[in-house]
Amino acid sequence: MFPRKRPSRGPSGQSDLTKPQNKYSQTDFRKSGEIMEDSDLLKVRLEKIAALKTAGVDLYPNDIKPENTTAEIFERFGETIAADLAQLTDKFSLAGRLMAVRNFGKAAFIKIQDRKGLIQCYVAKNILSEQDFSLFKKLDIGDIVYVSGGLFRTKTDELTIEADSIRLASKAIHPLPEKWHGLTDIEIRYRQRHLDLISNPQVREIFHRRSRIIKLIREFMDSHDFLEVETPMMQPQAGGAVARPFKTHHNALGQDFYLRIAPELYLKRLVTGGLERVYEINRNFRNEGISTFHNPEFTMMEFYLSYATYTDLMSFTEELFASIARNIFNKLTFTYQGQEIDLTPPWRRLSVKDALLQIAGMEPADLTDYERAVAFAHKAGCNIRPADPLGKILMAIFDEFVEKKLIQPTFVTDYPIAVSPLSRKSDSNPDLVDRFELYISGREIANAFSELNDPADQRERFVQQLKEREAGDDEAHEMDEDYIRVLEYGMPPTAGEGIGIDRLIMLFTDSASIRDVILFPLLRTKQG
RNA sequence: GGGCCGUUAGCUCAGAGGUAGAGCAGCGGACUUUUAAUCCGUUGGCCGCGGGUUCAAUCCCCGCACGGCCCA
Repeated sequence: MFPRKRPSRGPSGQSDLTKPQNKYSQTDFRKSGEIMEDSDLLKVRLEKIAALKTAGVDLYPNDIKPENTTAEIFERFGETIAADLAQLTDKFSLAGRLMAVRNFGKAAFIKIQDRKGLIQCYVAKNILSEQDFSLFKKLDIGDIVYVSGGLFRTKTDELTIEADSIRLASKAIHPLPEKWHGLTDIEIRYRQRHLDLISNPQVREIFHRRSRIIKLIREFMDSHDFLEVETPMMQPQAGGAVARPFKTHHNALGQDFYLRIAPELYLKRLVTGGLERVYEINRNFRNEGISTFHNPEFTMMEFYLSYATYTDLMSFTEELFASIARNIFNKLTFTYQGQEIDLTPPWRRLSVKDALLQIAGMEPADLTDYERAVAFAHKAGCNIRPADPLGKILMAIFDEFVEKKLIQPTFVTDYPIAVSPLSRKSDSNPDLVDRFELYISGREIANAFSELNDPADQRERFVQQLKEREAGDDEAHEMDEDYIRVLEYGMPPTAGEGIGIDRLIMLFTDSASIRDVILFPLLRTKQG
């Protein structure tokens, strides 16, 4: 829209000036500094603005001080009957976006939307000053306005402000989306989130709830004596998870860095440093595809609890989720995308082995015989590499068959060591680790394990990862000597967990796409 | 990365190989208790972009861009 494209060139390569100029071409060359726009709607607005300026109206004043909000007014007077309101002499003032105008010539009903909601105001010629009323007549839907006045109830019993003054607080140049259908074009909603927030109240509600849930999580962690910390997003080596990183460059240092794929290794340094209970709620970046469940930058909470095991974290997690559900829904059941989810503890616990036998339909021999497992995976169309170890093959089958079946909250346990380079080896079976992943509604939402704090074992795991990297797995973990050295100072026995915050918010807001719970999801930049 | 679908007025959507339609918004007019206010009149379109087929393409074909869903 801004500014208009030059006329296209003909095959001769010359600017095609012989054809009749289109009727907009004059507007292409308006002097710089003015808004260049083709639409007649815009032209009308710009003319109105000129008229307001001539009339001495400040389009962008800096002294607007509303003393009330819509929510406050409804809280105090939402139940007050008309007769009692008539006795009330209190005055109120608020500011917000002009969302609707129902005009009767010498009076009008308008709707003003502030951060809390929407309220009706009555604007009448015999109440307002002449100056204010003529200003009102020039306002557009979409302008930010300030009104003050008392309260009354209309014939239809709607709580309404009777405006005794009205001011322009900020002028809108562009028209708003349609009042009834709102804005539904998904691309515009994500790219111009301000319009989405203005015209779709349920979108505001989602982000209010998101903020509330994150506050609840912080309160929960703080009440368990955790320390909230922030660790580097720019890391010389991207560790702590199995994923491809984004790369960036620091000019002054002349060095490449990676955007973190997880805060894990840094948080465990803090645990080694004696902080014992730490958590971080922040962004991670993974250079992978985009889908309804994946945004390249996403929010995760990671926390580490010393002198605890992964089984301790199961009940901890149950408690955390239950406390959120109680706060949001007042109960432990809710509907997600048409499915009833029940968070009542204790949740199902299912080993990977049992899941593969019971849900994927594998035979016991398939779980231990490499060739049989590979054959099963191929038959199922799983995406595996020739050099993949047995553990990886099994998890590929798990992803294919089991994940989507785990609707009610389920702790999947006993993960193969091959896919868990940072987890403590199980005391009962050296091929497995002390780890769980939490699945709800068919999706991984948390991942936890007893942390590997034996530096020698950690070194072996990294060496194994390097082999897989050489075999073509570019997501395999890199050797991190620095981190091993940290462990050599002695890290207390600790359990750690990561919870995907965006996915958790999806659950608690019944959102189908992760982009509906992220204000500005990553989109390809539009060309031209 | 692959498959399918979408892109028409500021917004929400119809449409059809032959001069582009509605509702809302806008503009002009009437109207002092409306609730998507109503009534009369009216402006507004490179039909995503680039090729091709055709007497004629917004429509059919090919490519591209962006988005959505599914798959990897």
